[in-house]
Order: sequence, then structure tokens, then C-alpha cells
Amino acid sequence: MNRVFDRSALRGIGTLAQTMHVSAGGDAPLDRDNATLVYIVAGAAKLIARAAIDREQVAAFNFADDIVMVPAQGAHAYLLQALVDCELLVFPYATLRDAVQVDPAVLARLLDNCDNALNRCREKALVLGRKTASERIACFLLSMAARIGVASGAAVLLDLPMSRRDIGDGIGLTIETVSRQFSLLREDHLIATQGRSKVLLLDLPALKQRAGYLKNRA
Amino acid sequence: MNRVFDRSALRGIGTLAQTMHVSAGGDAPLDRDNATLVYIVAGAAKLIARAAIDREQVAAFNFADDIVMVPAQGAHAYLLQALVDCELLVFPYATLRDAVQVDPAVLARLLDNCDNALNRCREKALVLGRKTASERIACFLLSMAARIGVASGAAVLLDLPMSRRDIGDGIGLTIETVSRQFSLLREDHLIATQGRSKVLLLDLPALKQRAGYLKNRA
DNA sequence: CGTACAATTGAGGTACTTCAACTTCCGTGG
DNA sequence: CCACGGAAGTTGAAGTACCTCAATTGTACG
Repeated sequence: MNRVFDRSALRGIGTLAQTMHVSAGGDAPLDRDNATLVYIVAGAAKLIARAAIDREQVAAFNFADDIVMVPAQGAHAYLLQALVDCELLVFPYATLRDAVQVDPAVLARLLDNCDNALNRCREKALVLGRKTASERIACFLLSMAARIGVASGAAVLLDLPMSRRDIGDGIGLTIETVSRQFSLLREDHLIATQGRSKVLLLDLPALKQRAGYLKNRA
Repeated sequence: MNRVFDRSALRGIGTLAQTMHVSAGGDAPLDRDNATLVYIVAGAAKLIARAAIDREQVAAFNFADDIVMVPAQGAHAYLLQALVDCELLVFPYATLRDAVQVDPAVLARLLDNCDNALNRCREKALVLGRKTASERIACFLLSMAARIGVASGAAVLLDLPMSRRDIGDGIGLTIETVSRQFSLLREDHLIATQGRSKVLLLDLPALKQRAGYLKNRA
């Protein structure tokens, strides 16, 4: 595991950090006026962009060992909400950026992390702007499989920490459309569900087909 | 101007760079298998994510002095296309990241740049996922005003280098819907257009209203 | 075991898309 | 300078994918 904040890195910047425990459903109490960097020690969270109280977009789902860059409030408000109980390490972005200049290797890893987040966000933009409901669900499931999936023979088991509403807010659909798409995938035997949160991906190739990925892959 | 690659920075990394000239409409011939960092010396470009030949999302519009991080090809292909004739400075991302560790200040500015791109991408995700057509157009115009707008009394003049199709591909609408929304804004005297590319924003407060920004701003 | 909430399913509405025709713009050549 | 032609943009009519509203079923927790 190539953690951004390994023991030696933390020795230098640990004093800048603030440890937080946020219980499931709660908002991380972050500074709204300054960008913040949050290291998720344990748990799972969603970063939401809020345009109105009843209209929000999940900008990213994040899990243990992820680093989340939470923007300051601008035209819209950003909140980091815990999906399950979380342990967080919180840094003011500007302070951290300046402090880690004594350790360029850590800075480079921060850059890599930011680049990864940017790439995921761009994939999300493509999904939101140009994909159908069934493609969106397939993309979502495959992306979750890559991050928190557990191989189970030819299948992949997902234990999703987020609700159907969260999923919908993440891929720009309503809770009902998400539910209908799950039902279609079940009918076609691409997935099986168990309870509210467990999803078994039965046919990854077929899911990739539905995701609308490029045909001519390297 | 706080350029990322000022004279002293370029002295150290200039040898890594490749200069390119791309004429309007052309693709920058980048390495598809590795992430690339492009500094736009002059011109304007669009970064597109392609799901199919007839289905692409503009991930970002970029202008002179911008740094664009172009992902390697994954599930989808990314292309940097020139909107007008461009002069570019191209770096392999990984090589550059390692090389600039001798100059943490440059690394920190790269991180800031990446953070800005991430923030813009997240705003885009919110627009694509949760905004109506009229809100999207307003958001687009305001975002362009902030980047390439020229104050003209109380109004702001835009000389858009991209077509209606590009705009649509950027905010997830069809060319026809974009056109209809422009017509509505004209009827309501929020904008005036002149030729294909010039847009005069006549009423910024009203545009912000239509953009669906948060009411209770600090 | 019962309650509260999450998820599913159905019926009807709507915002945007698709398809098609027309108009404007603007570079080119007469 | 003006006329031409092709591309870009605009406008209209019809279709559809997704949303909204409403009722039912399922799930997890006390």
C-alpha cells in the first residue's frame, strides 16, 4: 500500500492535523471559507456539492486511505458527509501545501492523489453528460467494484455503504430510476442483490458492455 | 500573473518539454498510454472525453497560461483539440512530477493548478447532474465571463472560441437546446449576440439568478 | 413483533432530444 | 465590392427517456 501519509510523513505534518470522528450520516465540521484536505483513516464518506437543500450532486465517494480535497464554498456549498462512522485527519489545504515543501516526495504524492481525483471526476462528467440511465448504473457498479469490490469466484461482491438516493445523487438520476435499473439488471441476471446494501456482480463482461466503454481498447 | 512555469522554473525543466503547434480544429498528438501535462502558451483548446465517435463530453475548456492534465486512455479516450491555433508545451506527467521535486515551489504550484482543475470539474459535475438547461447555459456564460470576459461598462463581452456544439458537449445538451436557450436569453434581454461568437452579457445579476447558485452566500 | 424508513413498482407528466426545414453567417472567388 | 456556397445556427413539431407523484412491498432495528 502506497499511503500518502506514511509514518515518516506524518512525523513532519502531524501537528497540522486535526483528528475527527464523524458518525454515520453526520457532516464533517470543516472550515467553509478555506479549502480543506481530509485523509480518511477509516470509514466511508461522500463529498457533496449542494445547489439547494433538495438538490445536491455527490462529487465523489471516498473510502479508507483516500484523500479528499474539499473546496471552499463558492457558488455552491461542499460538504463531506459520513456514510458510516468515520475517523478523519483534517488539514487546512494551504497550510499543508506550504508545510510539505520540505518533503517533495509527499508533495508529489499529493499531486498524484489530486490527479487521480481529477481523472475520476472527469469520468463522472462524461457519465453525467452523455450516458443513459442503464450505462450510468453499469459505470457506477464497475467503478465501485474497482474500489471496494471483493472477488468471489468469477463474480464480485459489493457491500455498498450508500443508499439508492446517494447513488442517484452520484450519477444524476432519481432514486426511482436507480431502483428500476437495478431491477432490470436483476432480470437479466447481471447482478443479484441481497438486502439493501449487498450487490453481487455476476457478469462483469456484460456490465462493461452496458457501461458504454470504448470498443477498441488497447 | 502567477505563472506556473516562469523563467526560473523553465530553466530546470525546459529540456523535458516538447513544443507543439496545433492549428484550429486539430488534435494535439499526445501519448495515449501515459498521462500528459500540457501548458498552453497561446491559443484555446478543449479537453474532450470520448465514449464513442458521436458521443463526447468536453471535460474542460482551456486558454492561454492554463495547464491541462490529460489522462491516459482508460475506459474512455481523452483528446486535446485546438479551438484556435495553439502553441503548446508538452510534458510526460510522471517525468515532470519526478523532475520538479528539486523545486518544491513549482511542485506546489502544480498542485494548486490541479486543485483548481478539480474544483472546476466538480462544479461541472453539479451542472451536468442537477441543473436544468437554462441554469446550465447561465453557469456556462458566467464561467466563461470569469475566464475570458472583457468588462464593457456594466456588461461583459465574450468572444467565444467554441461552437454551439462545443458548448453543448460541455454542458450536456444538444446544439438545438443550446440555441433555444440563447434565444430565450436574448428575448429576456440578458444577453445580446453579434455574429457567431460574440456574446454580450447585459445583466450579470439576472444571469446569476438563473444559474441556480446558492442564495445565502457569505 | 411492530414500527419507521428504504426500496420497489406503476401511471402519468415533462424537459430535453430527435428529425426536419429554414435562415444567417462568413470565407471565397468572380 | 458583391455574389455564391457551404457550414453554423435557428426554429418548429413530434418522440422519448427520465422525472414526479402515489401506492405497495421489503428491510433493519428497537
